[in-house]
Amino acid sequence: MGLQLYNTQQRSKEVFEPIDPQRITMYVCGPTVYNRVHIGNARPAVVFDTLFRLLKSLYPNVIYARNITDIDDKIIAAAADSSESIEAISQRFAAAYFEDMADLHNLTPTIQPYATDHIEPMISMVSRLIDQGHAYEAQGHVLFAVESMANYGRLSNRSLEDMLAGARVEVADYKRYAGDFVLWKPSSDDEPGWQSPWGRGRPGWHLECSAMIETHLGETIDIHGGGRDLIFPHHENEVAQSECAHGGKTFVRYWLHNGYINIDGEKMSKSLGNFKMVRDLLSHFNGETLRFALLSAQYRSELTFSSDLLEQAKSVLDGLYGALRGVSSVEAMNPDDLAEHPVYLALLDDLNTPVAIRELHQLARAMTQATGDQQARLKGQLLACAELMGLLQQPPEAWFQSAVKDDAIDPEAIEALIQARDEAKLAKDYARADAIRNELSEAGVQLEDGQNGTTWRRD
RNA sequence: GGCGCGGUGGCAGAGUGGUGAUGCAGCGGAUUGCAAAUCCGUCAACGCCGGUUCGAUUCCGACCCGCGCCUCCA
Repeated sequence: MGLQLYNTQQRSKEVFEPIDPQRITMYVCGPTVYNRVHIGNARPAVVFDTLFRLLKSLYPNVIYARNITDIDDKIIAAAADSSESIEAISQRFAAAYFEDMADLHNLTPTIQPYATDHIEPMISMVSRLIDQGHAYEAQGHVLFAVESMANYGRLSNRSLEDMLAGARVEVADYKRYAGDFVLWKPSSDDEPGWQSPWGRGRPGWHLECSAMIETHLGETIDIHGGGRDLIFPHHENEVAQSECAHGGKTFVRYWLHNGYINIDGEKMSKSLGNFKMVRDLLSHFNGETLRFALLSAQYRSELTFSSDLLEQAKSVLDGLYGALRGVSSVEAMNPDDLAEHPVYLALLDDLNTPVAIRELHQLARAMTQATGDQQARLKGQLLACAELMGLLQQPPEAWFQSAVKDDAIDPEAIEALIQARDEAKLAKDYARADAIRNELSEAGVQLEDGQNGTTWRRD
């Protein structure tokens, strides 16, 4: 069975057929770097990282681009509110983003282009759009004329009339048509800007992605991903810019959009202020727990985020790592073919991660019950399958013993107390032994007496 | 107003025209100095009302409820 993906454009699942099997192209919208990202920003990163891993297992050459938007009015505003320059702010938060994404066990994308490195192609694209009658200049702005495009609104499934009927934003007087959007806008002297045929200015929001895709991936790409809230206007406008600049040539073959993360039944968003920063969550839960929580629902579903969800994610990973710890002396046998494996089949079906996780449980159980070569084989399968989702890749002891909090008791102290408890147990002084165990428990360390002595793990 | 998504056991979350995933939590047992971990077993769900059908959680229709987009947003 091949890969099937739900295409927002068609509103149905389709078999994935690449333009060129030797060169798969995927673009995912990255962050605007004016502050730390929240867990809602992390969802597409984790989801499309999983797709990247899956694609790499299917094709020899996968190019995954995820951009950094380092020019935007929000960054300008953030700089105005602080003593930092725009460049310093965007560099600092881009670095923070890379750090957060790495902590969530995401692979580094093949390309991470910056908007400000692509001003030339942006200006070129705007010029072409003007030349072809799809854009016009007005009061220092260049606007895209949505009426010049027959299919405008196709991706988001809405007509121009419908859009304007519900419009809640005032229409600028320089627009010929209320739905026209900005390609290029003028910069005042204290705002960042670049020289252009239309004066000193800066790009509109959507232009960068079109220009970076054109530069790095080509006029038509296989997959474009992002959060559902980008369908309109961002992706709709990207389609408009790119297809009109390329003579109507298809821009994206498969549009993929992940669902929202909810808090208390409402969408998590910056405007509602109900967001959880990845960095703050990482001070209570490790990155793999966050990743698992994000993958515990199918990517198109809404995901209700709560401490309960994270506690459950941690419990599940404790269980799976516990199974791996039980076979730590067994050398994993590399599987030669996973093509028909239930985990793989689940992922091929539009990234059905809940089913894939179910199958990880089945694998873990079978592995625990097996012996000899079969156990080694199943261990290899479990590790390889989990790797497709970026899970279970650390040694079990690292999972159980790594400290999330800075003030955690250190391993030497733990070992010393374990030894003291062993001595108490030998002397049959169980009151003393239990007191030590309680002391460690209060320090967030649980003891487990096994056949080969006592092991420990953190809460 | 237009367009769209969803309501599954205490919780998370798949899926299916018939034998009703999976996990977490709970309960019972094995094990343990006692625990923990592990193993075995177990309980429990498809918003409401109609229709189609031998049979509906699944298909169709109405209704109720929740959520989202309609130019800040992952």
